[in-house]
Amino acid sequence: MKIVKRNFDLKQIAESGQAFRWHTFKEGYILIAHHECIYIREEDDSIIIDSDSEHWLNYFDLNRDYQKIIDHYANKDDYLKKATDFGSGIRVLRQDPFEMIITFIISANNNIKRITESIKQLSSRYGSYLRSFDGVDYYDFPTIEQFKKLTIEDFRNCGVGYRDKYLYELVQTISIEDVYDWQALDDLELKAALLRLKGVGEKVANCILLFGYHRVEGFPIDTWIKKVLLEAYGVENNQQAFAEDYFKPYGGIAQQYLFYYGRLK
DNA sequence: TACCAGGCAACTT
DNA sequence: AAGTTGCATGGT
Repeated sequence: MKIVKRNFDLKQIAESGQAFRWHTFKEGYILIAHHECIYIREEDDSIIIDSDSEHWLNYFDLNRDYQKIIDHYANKDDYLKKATDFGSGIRVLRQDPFEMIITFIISANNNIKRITESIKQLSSRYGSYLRSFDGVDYYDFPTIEQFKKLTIEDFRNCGVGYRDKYLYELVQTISIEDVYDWQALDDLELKAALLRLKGVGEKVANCILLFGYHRVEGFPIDTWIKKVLLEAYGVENNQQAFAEDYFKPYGGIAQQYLFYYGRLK
């Protein structure tokens, strides 16, 4: 499958901190999503995906006009202008809600490298084998049924630290139907449901809302974004309230530009 | 050696 | 309701 590039840059997406299952490979990336493992690369002005599954179009959020969003923010202030220019190829991926819940519980007070390693461990030990590239095996993210067989120690041995008990309790107490049924809830109800989970607070809930349910109104504030709000906007107190108002109506997407620019510029 | 990383739960005031 | 503290672990 071949897709013409429009606000679509693999490197930017890979480094924007939303996908933890992308691996650099040859001139492109191997990535795992929707129970499929594929090789993807750029060629001239196109993206080449070695799969014909239509769900990749949805995964990359190709129906959304990102240039329109960039234009909206680029006109707002100078910092946003630079950030949207720097990350103009970012897209907010439509990832699996269950995977995002697990992933962002692990992310709390953690760093991206170790989050990635933990998820790799969980998948290779407990997920289903998908395929191999150059002799390296790749595994699916475990299903909730596969997770239910783990002990707290099993989680701990994948490097998730003290979050082991949150993950154990999560997979023992929810059903996958819950996770998908929540898609029918409005933003506030969905956020409330997420906040009831142990290990999920304001920031993690906003990440799950954005990356797992594609609710773009929320604005996740982490340590990087805190610095951006302070240094670029002079806002130190009530950052959440400021950001949710100032960066609407696509706060989550604006946040991705700010995160990517603030972290890598 | 302290401090930090896509913060949170539990506890205190 | 608001503020404080401990937390697994690897990197710097």
